[in-house]
Amino acid sequence: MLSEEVTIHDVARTARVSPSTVSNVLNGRTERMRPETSERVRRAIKQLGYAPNQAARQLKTGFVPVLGLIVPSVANPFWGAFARSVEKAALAEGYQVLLCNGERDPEREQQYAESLWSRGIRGVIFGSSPVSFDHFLELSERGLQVVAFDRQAQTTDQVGFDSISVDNELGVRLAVNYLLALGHRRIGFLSGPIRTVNRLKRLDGFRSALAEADVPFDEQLVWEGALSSSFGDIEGTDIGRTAARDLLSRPKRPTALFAINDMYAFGAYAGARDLGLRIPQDVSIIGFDDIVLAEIVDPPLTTIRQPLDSMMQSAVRLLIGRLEETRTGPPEHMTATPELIVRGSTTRVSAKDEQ
Amino acid sequence: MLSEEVTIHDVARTARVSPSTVSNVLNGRTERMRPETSERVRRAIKQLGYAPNQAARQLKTGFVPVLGLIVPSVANPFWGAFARSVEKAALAEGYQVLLCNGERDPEREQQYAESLWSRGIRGVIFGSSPVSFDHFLELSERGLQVVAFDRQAQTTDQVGFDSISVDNELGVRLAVNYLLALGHRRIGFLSGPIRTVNRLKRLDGFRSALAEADVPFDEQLVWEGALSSSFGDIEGTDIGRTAARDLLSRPKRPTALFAINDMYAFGAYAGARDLGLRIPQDVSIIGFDDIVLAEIVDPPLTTIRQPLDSMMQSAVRLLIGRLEETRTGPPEHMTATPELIVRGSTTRVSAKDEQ
DNA sequence: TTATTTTAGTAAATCGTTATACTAAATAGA
DNA sequence: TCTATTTAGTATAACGATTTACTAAAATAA
Repeated sequence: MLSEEVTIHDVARTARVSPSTVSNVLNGRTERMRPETSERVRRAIKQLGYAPNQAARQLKTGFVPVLGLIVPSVANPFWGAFARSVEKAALAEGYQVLLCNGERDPEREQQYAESLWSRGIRGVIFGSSPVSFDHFLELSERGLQVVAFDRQAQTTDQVGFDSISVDNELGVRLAVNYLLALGHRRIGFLSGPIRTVNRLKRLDGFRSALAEADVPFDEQLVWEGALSSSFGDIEGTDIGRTAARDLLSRPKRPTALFAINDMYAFGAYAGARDLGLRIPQDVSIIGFDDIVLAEIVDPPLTTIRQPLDSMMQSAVRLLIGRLEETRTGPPEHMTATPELIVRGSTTRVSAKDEQ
Repeated sequence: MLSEEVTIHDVARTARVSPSTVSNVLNGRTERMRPETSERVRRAIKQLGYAPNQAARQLKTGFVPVLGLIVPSVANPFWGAFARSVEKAALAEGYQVLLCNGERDPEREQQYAESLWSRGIRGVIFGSSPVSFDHFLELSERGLQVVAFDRQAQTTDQVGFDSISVDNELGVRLAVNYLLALGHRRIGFLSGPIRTVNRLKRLDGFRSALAEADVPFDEQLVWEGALSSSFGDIEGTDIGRTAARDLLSRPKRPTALFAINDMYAFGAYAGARDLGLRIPQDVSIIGFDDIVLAEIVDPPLTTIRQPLDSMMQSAVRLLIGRLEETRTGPPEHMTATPELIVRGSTTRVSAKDEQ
């Protein structure tokens, strides 16, 4: 069954040239030979079904056209779509993607990063936004390039890396302004633990949008989630459900909820329903991300869209620029513009709820 | 920035031994040396932060602990969860996973397979179930091992491969029997084009369950989807929506819909709502797969669960068995048992609808 | 005609690891 | 004491590609 592997020598023999010539054809140096020679080589390649051994090539050149991708888990629809965007962008640049589900576990992430490194992979897109990047310090010093998603570098970071995120503050302001325009005054902020820069920014946006409209900020309405924080595959929906149940059973319940991502928003749907509340008549809910399912759920979710495809295109190009050293200099942060997508989960505050 | 790579020679020099000895330590042949020697080597490895160059190792041994995974797109939540299961199982066996989003495009799939092959990857889990596997014929003859999901080998196949699937017929019978027990008699079968074995089996299950209950089978109620079949990332929801709208606007509309997967079922939710129908009061909907979101949507989806984690564990073990040649012999087909998960999207047929 | 340049290639070293076959030193056996 | 065996390693040749430096033959120039 296992026929022997076809090597460059076999091709050379068939085409009656030296392996060097085959290699030259393979690498586009055909100006060094007569057209008929390169044609002969190409025919031999096709005839034998030859494909270069990438390990050998990599060993010699030190280069692998593969990027690492570390996300919490592709079982989460957001990260699935994210991974797809990254792969699409990488492929367009001639790179493949090695997927790692880091589960937000720094140790796992580090093991993955080391494994990537020893595979010769020198660039990784980092999906989640951990508090610290210190577990990448050593590899980073060795030359690992990372582009972080939704985590701007901070002054306390020991590791320098590029990053990209949507304008989080703006995104939340878009959401809150819209809710305010619908007459909502008591708006819940539904989040997991706010320990990351992006979440902090979102909370900032929340506060400033309220402040500008002279609506008092009620700290009680900021739900920061369980500190236990076991992030599973369904990351979000549980938290969202619990949070919504909690916030919406307060004596003076909020008339609208801003959920920090769509999965939380779906959870909030379930939480609201648990209490017999209708969406959007009894409570408006707005999400963040605009995952595919936002359009499908009932009611379709009003949310803030992150333009993932274009963001990942930028991220991948930035990363490849670093790898190929066409881009140098200090870490950069790129910002994309979020967009409000109005669907059916939000409506004017009802008369009786109006204060 | 780019410090030179640490090689086995650096470790050898630091530990004052030969590279062979370092290699021996690396590969567990420590019985060939004094404990203090291996200890010295281990210290040097740690001190220098050495990790073996996998390309070199692979070139020498011909072995890579990586499996290929080809799915339509991880942006689809089902395939995201699927990929996660595969990765979990592979990791447990010491393998990593290289992810390929084939988009159900045979050409893309083939390119991916060739790329995997030239990376030295000799085993792939194949997620979707195309009509033909012939585009893998050449690689298969060379020794590529594939385990197909949800696609039993057929007599017309030129390529032999192992496969695993849930008992599709049983799954649908579970669903239909449950609907029958709730009094439904006009049940829609909502599917994309039925060109694959698994879908055929599901239709068989549908028919036989009806037959056993002496309920006439109405071909009009089998919706086979658009033949255009452009499978996008959201694969399913559109089709489900269109299908449900179509089936439910018939003069004598079905009182229940069986959707061939959960994404279609979600689409059907939307389609039913488009017509102002309530789920489950006006129409019961039942899905297949039990993806995470099935629990979250409103109403929570009654569905047939595929035990993905355990199935992928079997698939991965089977594949590795082939690769390591501990398992030989003709292609095998493994079958897992589906389970009915009752949630809120199904209810007794209403009095007025009862025939 | 002879010298020079161009054309069309090729030989050989190398990338970092592994594994086979070897060996020097230490120990055991007679 | 001398040989046989064990211990504790090591030298070296691959693995399959790439690439630099080389060369023979042909074409051009003087």
